[in-house]
Amino acid sequence: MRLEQATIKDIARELQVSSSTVSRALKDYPGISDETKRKVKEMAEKLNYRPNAIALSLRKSRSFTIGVIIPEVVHFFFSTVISGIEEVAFSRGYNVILTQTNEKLAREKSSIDTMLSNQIDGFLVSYSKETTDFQHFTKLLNQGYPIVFFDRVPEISGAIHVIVNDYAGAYAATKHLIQQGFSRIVHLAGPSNLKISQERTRGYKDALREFGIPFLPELLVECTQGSDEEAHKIAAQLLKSISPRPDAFFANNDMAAMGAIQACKSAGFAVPQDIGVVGFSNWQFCSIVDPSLSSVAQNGFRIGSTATEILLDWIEKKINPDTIEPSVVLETELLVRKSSVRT
Amino acid sequence: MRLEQATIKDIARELQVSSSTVSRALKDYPGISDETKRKVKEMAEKLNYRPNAIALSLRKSRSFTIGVIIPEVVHFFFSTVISGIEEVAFSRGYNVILTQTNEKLAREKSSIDTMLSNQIDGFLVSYSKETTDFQHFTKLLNQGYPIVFFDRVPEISGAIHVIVNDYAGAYAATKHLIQQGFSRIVHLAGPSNLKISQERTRGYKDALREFGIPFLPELLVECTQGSDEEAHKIAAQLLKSISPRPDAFFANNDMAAMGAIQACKSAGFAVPQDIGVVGFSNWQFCSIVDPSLSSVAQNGFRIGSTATEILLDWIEKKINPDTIEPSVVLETELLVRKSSVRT
DNA sequence: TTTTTTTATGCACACGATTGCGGTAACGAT
DNA sequence: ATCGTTACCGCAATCGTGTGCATAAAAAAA
Repeated sequence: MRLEQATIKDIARELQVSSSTVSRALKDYPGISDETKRKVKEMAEKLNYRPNAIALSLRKSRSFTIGVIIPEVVHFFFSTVISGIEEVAFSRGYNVILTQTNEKLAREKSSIDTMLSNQIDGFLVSYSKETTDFQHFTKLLNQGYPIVFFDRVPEISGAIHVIVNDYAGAYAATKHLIQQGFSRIVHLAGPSNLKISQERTRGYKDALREFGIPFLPELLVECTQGSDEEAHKIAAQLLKSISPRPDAFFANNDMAAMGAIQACKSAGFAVPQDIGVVGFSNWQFCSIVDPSLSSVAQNGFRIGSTATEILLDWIEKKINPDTIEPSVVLETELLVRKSSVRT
Repeated sequence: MRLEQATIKDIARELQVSSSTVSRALKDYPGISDETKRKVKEMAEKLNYRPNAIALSLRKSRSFTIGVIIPEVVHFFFSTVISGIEEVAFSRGYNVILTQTNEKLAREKSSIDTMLSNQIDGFLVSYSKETTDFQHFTKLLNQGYPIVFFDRVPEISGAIHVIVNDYAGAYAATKHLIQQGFSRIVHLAGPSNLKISQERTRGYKDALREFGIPFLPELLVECTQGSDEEAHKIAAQLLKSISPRPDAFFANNDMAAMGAIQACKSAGFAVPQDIGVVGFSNWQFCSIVDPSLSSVAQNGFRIGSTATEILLDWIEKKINPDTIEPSVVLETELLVRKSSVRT
């Protein structure tokens, strides 16, 4: 049987005072004698008193807990974001409750529901691929519920976003490939309904235009899954069907980039001598694969931490969501490694 | 301003009945007329009533929330475990609150404290590297608090463990290397205070003995960090200082294995022709690197899901921790890829 | 000594939901 | 007319904490 936790009442009974006195003594309220404060604190120590956060939440209608809703945990990028979230939340005294939607809208909604009934103070959300209607978010926002979106952000008013500069990252990557002498650059794009994919594609196109390289529609392929197998297949196909053959790949994510590299090797091409490759996200393995993979780094930890800072400031009313800049854009950084540098 | 959530009292007021009646009607208690039940439910729907989980927790001293304490989120293995945990918890109606200790004992303790004050129903723990004293866990266990340990498990009574068969995995990996003709096999071991590291080392030694290969202490090196840089350095050092040179590496984790491979390449050796390498964990990148990395797979998702099932059964008193087998051992699987197969 | 001020503490209620116990009305049976 | 039964429902306490208000005791001022 579980040992009962000591409560304020227990302390009060032991000391023959009222529970209000104990409550005030513990919080160093004025109007309580130093003598009583001392005794109360001693007894609290002795009974190993721990305030009941649940009772507090009920009283204050605040839970000091924030809800995180993401598509999936097993994903390098998201796990770094979580890490950043957890770090800031912990240091500011908040709990983090986590749900993954597995890209399902239904689960997204149901998670929100249970979190709401748990009196969550605010949400950090990266929505699922299935989500195209944002009513369940706008309703909450209109009620004044704090929600900060990151990475995948909806175009609705009242929301605050934390994103990375996908456009600039893609632009830099493409420009880099061009400057390395590659000109028939394939873009393995992400799902076109996500804004991040659109932005990356835009950066790719703009870089081409800037350097006077014609944009060829057949070199822009959408990888809906983003897996290495999918990219492998697509890249292999492109390499043999298009003539003259592509000489570089700029992938929407690192997994896809790795698939493309494999396809190149199987087809007998050397990376980076024959074909240059750049990925996106800068996953852990980028530096340890051979050839090491050039990639656009998006600092997941910083995305998580700044999103959380903003959310908590909002919750604690240190900022007013209506007056601050609704989008925080973090810079990306192109990390040039071997896969894209001609020797 | 946040719109107030409708409460039972609101429904009661609207319908001119008592809140007890509303409560009972919503839960289909006997002794409430069908007529009232209907009206109450309609009104609940209309007011968009959502039960206040916090109030419920306070009343029942149960929160339907479990706490997860892990060393770090940004780790392929742990993220898969989290995924398994979250999946089961969600399907059984529990919330998951997450903390990472960053391998710090102090943080482990403080996390436990805040979770306790949040009336957590039970814990899932993989403790930090700093943790050598388990008082903070035994105290809770003695109070009847449910804790299920996974991956890193302490040797204390009353605890339930979910682990993988590290010994068998390490044995299989070593045996495989031997059968491929490698005989001077280095083991890049993990921190020796963790049982998992000890088990893996034991499997390594036993396999050597089994096949009549003498165990050489200089081929057993502890990698405390487990990073690729560390392993790189150590492997490079070994390759030039030991004669005859090592011809294989069995690493405690995949990162270290990759570090070893890099060291081999830099030193002018080919993997797997000159030197064979096997890792542990089967991280995502194993199949996409070149050469693809042989590794011992430990199914993180299953570890997470079974640990959670057990914990919830314990919480709901479907099982008695004193009578069931205290250790659940999941099997590992050696995935042979190119890095260890001589051609 | 009386009045005022200060100091220290307790009472009672609130937060939202649950539940044991008791009450009331209606109805039938005696 | 009285009693018993049944069907419905409300009162009030409870979980642990915080807080406005009242109050008692002590100290200070008059």
